Amino acid sequence: MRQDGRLSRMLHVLIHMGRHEGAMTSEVIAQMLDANPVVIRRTMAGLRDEGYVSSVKGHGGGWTLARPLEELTLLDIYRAVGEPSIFAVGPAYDMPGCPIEQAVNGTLKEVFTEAEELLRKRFSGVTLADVARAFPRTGDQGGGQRCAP
Amino acid sequence: MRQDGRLSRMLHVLIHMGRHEGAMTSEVIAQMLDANPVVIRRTMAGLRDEGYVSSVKGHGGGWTLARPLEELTLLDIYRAVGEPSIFAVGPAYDMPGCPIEQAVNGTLKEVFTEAEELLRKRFSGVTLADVARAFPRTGDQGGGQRCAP
DNA sequence: CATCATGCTACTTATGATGTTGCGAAACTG
DNA sequence: CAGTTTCGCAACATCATAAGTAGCATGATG
Repeated sequence: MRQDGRLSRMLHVLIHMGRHEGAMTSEVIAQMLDANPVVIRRTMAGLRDEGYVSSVKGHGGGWTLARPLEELTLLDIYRAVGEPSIFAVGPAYDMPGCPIEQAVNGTLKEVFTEAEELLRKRFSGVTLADVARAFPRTGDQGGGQRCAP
Repeated sequence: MRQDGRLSRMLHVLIHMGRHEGAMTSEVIAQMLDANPVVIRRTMAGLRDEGYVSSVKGHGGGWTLARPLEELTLLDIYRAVGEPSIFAVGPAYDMPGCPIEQAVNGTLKEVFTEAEELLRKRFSGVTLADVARAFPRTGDQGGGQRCAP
């Protein structure tokens, strides 16, 4: 199944913003992610609604962090990008009548709920500043194809 | 994001087969699940390849369990239906060059790996017989819309 | 041989993330 | 004020995948 890349993208962007003076335009961000400016705006809109970033129109405008990376957790961002269902497998429909199906879905739900709670706990314990510190120790300043910090 | 219902469906079917005398045809199974016979065959083929069920062509043929429910775990079935990626979120692409992206993906991967290990452990500890015993205590024999056991 | 059922291939449909285009609104520049 | 920049938004197009559909071949039963 195809995966939702919005969480990963937004984390990436936000950390770049944390090390960036001034606003970043959707255009610049899109080039960094090899993505589309409109898609960036679309996703960033969710973060703005939650108060994590702010946007400014017009010349010199763009996106800026509304709070430091230390005060943003993975859980915050996960929720802001729409809190997509974490799991790619699950019941196809919701418990019509068959008791066997109810038992199956109940069992699956138990297991997935436990895993989701674990994920949320981990997500809530990691700030973007933590991630930013977790750089691989390659020494270089990020001279990759794109994305020069 | 749309979820993969194959695991849930197959668990449902297998437990029915465990309480059923003789073979079940794809047609009957499809009616039970309100699904399509061809889709059933498609998914059951994976289970057959793993030796969990067997199929017989022709008159009186159909699908039968190749081993008792006690010897089938959720993990077995999960793998047999193609072992789809459990998670609906994840990195959209694989670590091109930017160290920040690598840090993000590395962190996410850690968390997801831990959750996946938990899921696999739980899956491996539950047999289909366990699920079959977990019937809701409604007392009725399953007189739902479809799926009379 | 007729019927039933799986096996398989190719095609269509449905859904959701993503990409694209166009136009409007706001803010800065000269 | 005119022009440029940049977000905001809506209406599409694209793409991948699960699911549905149709047709024909194969094998088993009677």
